[in-house]
Amino acid sequence: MNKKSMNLKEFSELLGLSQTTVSRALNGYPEVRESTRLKVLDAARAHNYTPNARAKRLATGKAMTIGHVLPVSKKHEMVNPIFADFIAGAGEIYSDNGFDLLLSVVDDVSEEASYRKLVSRGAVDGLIVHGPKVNDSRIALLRELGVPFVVHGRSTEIDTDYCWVDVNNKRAFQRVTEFLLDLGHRRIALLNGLADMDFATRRGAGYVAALESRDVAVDPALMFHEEMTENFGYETARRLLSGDNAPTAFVASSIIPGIGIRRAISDAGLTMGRDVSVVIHDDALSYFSNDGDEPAFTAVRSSVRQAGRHVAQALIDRIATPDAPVHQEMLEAVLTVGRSTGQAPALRQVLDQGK
Amino acid sequence: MNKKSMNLKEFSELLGLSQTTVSRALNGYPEVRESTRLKVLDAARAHNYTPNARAKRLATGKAMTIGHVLPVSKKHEMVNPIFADFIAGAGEIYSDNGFDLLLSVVDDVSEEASYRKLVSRGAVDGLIVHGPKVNDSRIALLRELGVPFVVHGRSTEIDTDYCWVDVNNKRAFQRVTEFLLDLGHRRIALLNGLADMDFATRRGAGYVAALESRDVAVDPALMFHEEMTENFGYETARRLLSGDNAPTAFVASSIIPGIGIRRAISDAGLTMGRDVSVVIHDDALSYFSNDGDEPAFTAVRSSVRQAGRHVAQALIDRIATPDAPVHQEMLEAVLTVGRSTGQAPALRQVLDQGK
DNA sequence: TTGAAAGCGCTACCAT
DNA sequence: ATGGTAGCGCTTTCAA
Repeated sequence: MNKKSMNLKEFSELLGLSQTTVSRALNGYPEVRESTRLKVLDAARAHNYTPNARAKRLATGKAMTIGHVLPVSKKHEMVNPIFADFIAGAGEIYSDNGFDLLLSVVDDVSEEASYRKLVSRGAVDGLIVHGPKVNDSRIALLRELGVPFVVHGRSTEIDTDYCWVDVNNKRAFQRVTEFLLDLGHRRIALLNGLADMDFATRRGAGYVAALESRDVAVDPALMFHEEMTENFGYETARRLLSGDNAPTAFVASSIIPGIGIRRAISDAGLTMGRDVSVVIHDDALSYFSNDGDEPAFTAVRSSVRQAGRHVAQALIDRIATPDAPVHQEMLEAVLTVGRSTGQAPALRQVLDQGK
Repeated sequence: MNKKSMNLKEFSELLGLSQTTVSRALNGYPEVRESTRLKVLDAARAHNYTPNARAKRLATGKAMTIGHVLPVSKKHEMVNPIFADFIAGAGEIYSDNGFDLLLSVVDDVSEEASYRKLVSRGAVDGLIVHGPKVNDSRIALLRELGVPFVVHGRSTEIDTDYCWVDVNNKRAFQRVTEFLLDLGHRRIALLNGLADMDFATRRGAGYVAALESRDVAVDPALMFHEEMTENFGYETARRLLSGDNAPTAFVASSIIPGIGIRRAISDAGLTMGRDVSVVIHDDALSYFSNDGDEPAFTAVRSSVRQAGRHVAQALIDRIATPDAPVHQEMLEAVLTVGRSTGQAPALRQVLDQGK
């Protein structure tokens, strides 16, 4: 049953050609007569011959593989859903360029060791860095290892040059906050990611900038930096809503605490979009959870997928041309807003103009 | 900068041992003196020597890699969030067993070709089949290719033996529907996945079984089989809620249409958990969206991750022992219910007993 | 335009 | 318990 596939030696003998010529024909070298190439290509299809990837990788010294490291915590059984979309976008680009995608799932404590091993084993030609911290040690590590890499996001306190692709988190959060201020909100809670995460810092800066520009006092009691779990959203919102001087609006850094916030609002007998405004932001996107015009959740994720494409392309380019100028790209944050507020079109307009 | 790592030849010369002995020591062969092994292991650590994976794979004829194919549609920019958790769970097991995870992202039309190529290139030792249809052609294909594989889910109309790991979708949906019936609901809408998906068929069967066992007529106008998009949930719920004889409860097959349903309910000026009950089911789990007792969303995903572990382990076992008896495992569906209905504890009890 | 043959870095068989 | 060496299946000089 297990039909052992044929190898180059057998295949070339079958054609009455040398392995060299067949290899050349298959790999698009120019010095092969066109008629020969066609013959080889046809025969390959007919006999279902595919060069063995393992041999190819050894011979060329390239893995033709990009590594993504996904650190998971034993404690929090939770993966950011954003990850799936990002990977999907990146994977599209890899497929188009003949690269494989190696996904390494590791305990978050052994992340650095994982990068090290991936490189020294020669399993990958390049790596993607996910979720950079404000000062991320992985950047120095990968530089030291001499492996091409691209960061999805940035690491603000690192001052060496490195490739990154990021969205304008600060501006996105500034706009969202301004929008809520325009609606008349004065007490706006911010449920942000951990303070050492770069994206969280930038988002927080946008939130603060918006408040300050309108002379609204920044209340530290409304700003939270925690791991983005559902419970974080639920407990925080519940506490705030049942206390004095409750906020009238929430901005959440991810859909996961956002779900918790929704529960808390519902539990409090309040109605979202009427009694309380909620904006949930996920990489590259903000939206109102009760949007009526378009599928907000879908839009979020589609946008993340696009980011994945950009990052992957940047890395492939870097692998092909190691000495190319450092790639640093800023993606515009896409914002989708709902009509339930009655003012969404205005924001949309503002954003389009802001483009 | 790019320190080209040393190879076995150099490393063994450095030690004054043969490549053979070093290789044996590194790979745990018994015929090496323990003192020699320690010496080798220490030196490897000291000189940072890691055997080249590309050479190893060629020499052993094994890829030590498991393939997951993720078909994405160009039309629907959406990946089921479940996928990330499943992958995370599987990846844990792979890491523990020295396997790499190769994720192949392909356009959904070229899915079969992707499996074919992965195998004939020799890039993987085994494959996971995601999202099986009622009669899935991939099972015959992989059998023909002679590659070990495990299906996450089942393919009901296939009667040959193959490995699968599935949750009890029928029972889960039957229970959920019974629960809503117990609450007094008589018009319960079911927003299910596409009719050719195996999980959707089983879930539909559970829903129908519950209604029939209580002598509640099954209304075809309340059953929907579509792709699980946010818009599907939104438009369907909106239409139903604004029409005559609107349902008082919804059961959704995935969180994605579930988000749409929530929007529609909110838009209609209704409150979830009070005016309308909603149960959203995702692989292996059901929950009420306004659960107050525990983080439902997190529980869903944690459960999916567990499924990923089971599937991965089954495949690894199969690769190690191809002639082992066919692995077929049924995971119990975990159900989480919220207190907002006031009757959740009763259901929880029922479920616990049902175990 | 084609071919012969030397690697790529490791494993595993056969000796010792 | 250790070593020599022939592959694994391909790419890539170097020759013709």
